[in-house]
Amino acid sequence: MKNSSLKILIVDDDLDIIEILKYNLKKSGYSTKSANNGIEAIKKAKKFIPHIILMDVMMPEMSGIEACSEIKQIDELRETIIIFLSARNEDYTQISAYDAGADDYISKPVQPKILLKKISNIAKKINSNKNLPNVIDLGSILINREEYLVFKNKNEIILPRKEFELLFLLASKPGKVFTRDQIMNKVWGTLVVVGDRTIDVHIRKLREKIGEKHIKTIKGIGYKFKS
Amino acid sequence: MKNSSLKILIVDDDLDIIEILKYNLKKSGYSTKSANNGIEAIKKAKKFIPHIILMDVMMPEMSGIEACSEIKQIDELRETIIIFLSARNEDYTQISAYDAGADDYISKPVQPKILLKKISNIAKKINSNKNLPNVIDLGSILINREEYLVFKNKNEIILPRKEFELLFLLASKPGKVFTRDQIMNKVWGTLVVVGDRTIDVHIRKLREKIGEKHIKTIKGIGYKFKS
DNA sequence: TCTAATATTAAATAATTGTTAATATAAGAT
DNA sequence: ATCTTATATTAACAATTATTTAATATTAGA
Repeated sequence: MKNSSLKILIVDDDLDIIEILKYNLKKSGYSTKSANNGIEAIKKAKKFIPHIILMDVMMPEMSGIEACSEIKQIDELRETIIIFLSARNEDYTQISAYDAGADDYISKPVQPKILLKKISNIAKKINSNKNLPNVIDLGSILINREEYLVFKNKNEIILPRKEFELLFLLASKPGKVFTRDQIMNKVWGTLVVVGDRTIDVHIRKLREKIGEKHIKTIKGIGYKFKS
Repeated sequence: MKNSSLKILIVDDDLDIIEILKYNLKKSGYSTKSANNGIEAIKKAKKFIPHIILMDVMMPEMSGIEACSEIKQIDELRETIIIFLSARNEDYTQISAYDAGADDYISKPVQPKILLKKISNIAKKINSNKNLPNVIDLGSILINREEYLVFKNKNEIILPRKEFELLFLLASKPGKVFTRDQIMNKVWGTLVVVGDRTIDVHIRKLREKIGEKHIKTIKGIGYKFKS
């Protein structure tokens, strides 16, 4: 999901504030719509189905808090993040906002940088919900960290822990040369001290199992993986 | 989940603040632990596996922001909500907190009512996330959490609690390897301390009852379920 | 060609898991 | 509450598997 597909509804009766927010959000690539009071907010939210609503509290017709309550009842909008932006800073107002289902409450004046950072974090979370599985797919070799499995041309190979970690490290950046020190630190950690030949032996076992050609020795430096 | 099982780690170098927060949180029924700096925070978080961490920014030894970065790298703590409580209010501090993975940033002085409201909202969300299905159907194995029953090819098997929980966990993601730590945390919880062979024995009993082939050992890592 | 680095193998050591039986604990029935 | 039975945990040891070492061979590059 690109930024531009993150939809944000801005709700405020002060048109200047809408303009400022819109400017900043568009500059960051978000797609925006706006409304001027609670009733309009509900109507537009139903159509727009925004990911985030930035809303003032005090507005004519219907307050932001009432609108928030209603919006959170609507099935398609239950997941929508509602952030209040308000000059009213008394704790009871904030609490009733949270009671109405608000996700955050920011006091005006809003610091745009912080608002944008919060929004980008929300964007990240929304995107990461499409969580990528922990797999490395290099054509003939497929490594699945979650299931701790390696497939070589569809054949399942079971590797002992160290061998697996070593392969996973090398295969995480095919072509990149990993020095012996790097391998030592990543696979064995900085605490254990083991001899120099240990890496070699594990490389040998790996080569036996996944094929000689995949791991290349760079003499004097280290090893690299070639798919 | 009762409030009392929502675990909160408080991190601050000011012991008075820890006391005040602890008092308020305990009164609301949460279970708390505390740490006085970032390093301690990481150590305690690993053991306690809190749902929420309330953390100061400026602390000796290691700042809250550094600690936050590290904590968010740890598998079991990735989902933990980290809320900063800080007197430092400059935008760049807030932004680096959010960059480090913070979920919220509250300026001191903290208004306890608002903090408690935020926490209760998080608690609500965590509880509602437990919408895992109550029935897992893997063909030959069918697990019904509601009735606490397991069927193996239509034959009813009655499992004791721990065995059931263990099977339910493994079967909730067939193929995924669960580490011993994960199993410990999910089935036994973070509070009890039981011996090293306890998991093995339960695995043995499960294998006896549902068949050897369904649970596979990944030596050095953990176990996984295969339907 | 010479040398240092890496490869190879087997054997030793270490680490992890499996198993059984004994004991403790908890839950349910009386 | 007490007793009874089912469940959970521990402990001791066995079995398995992984890792490292050590001895020696081979190789690549100066």
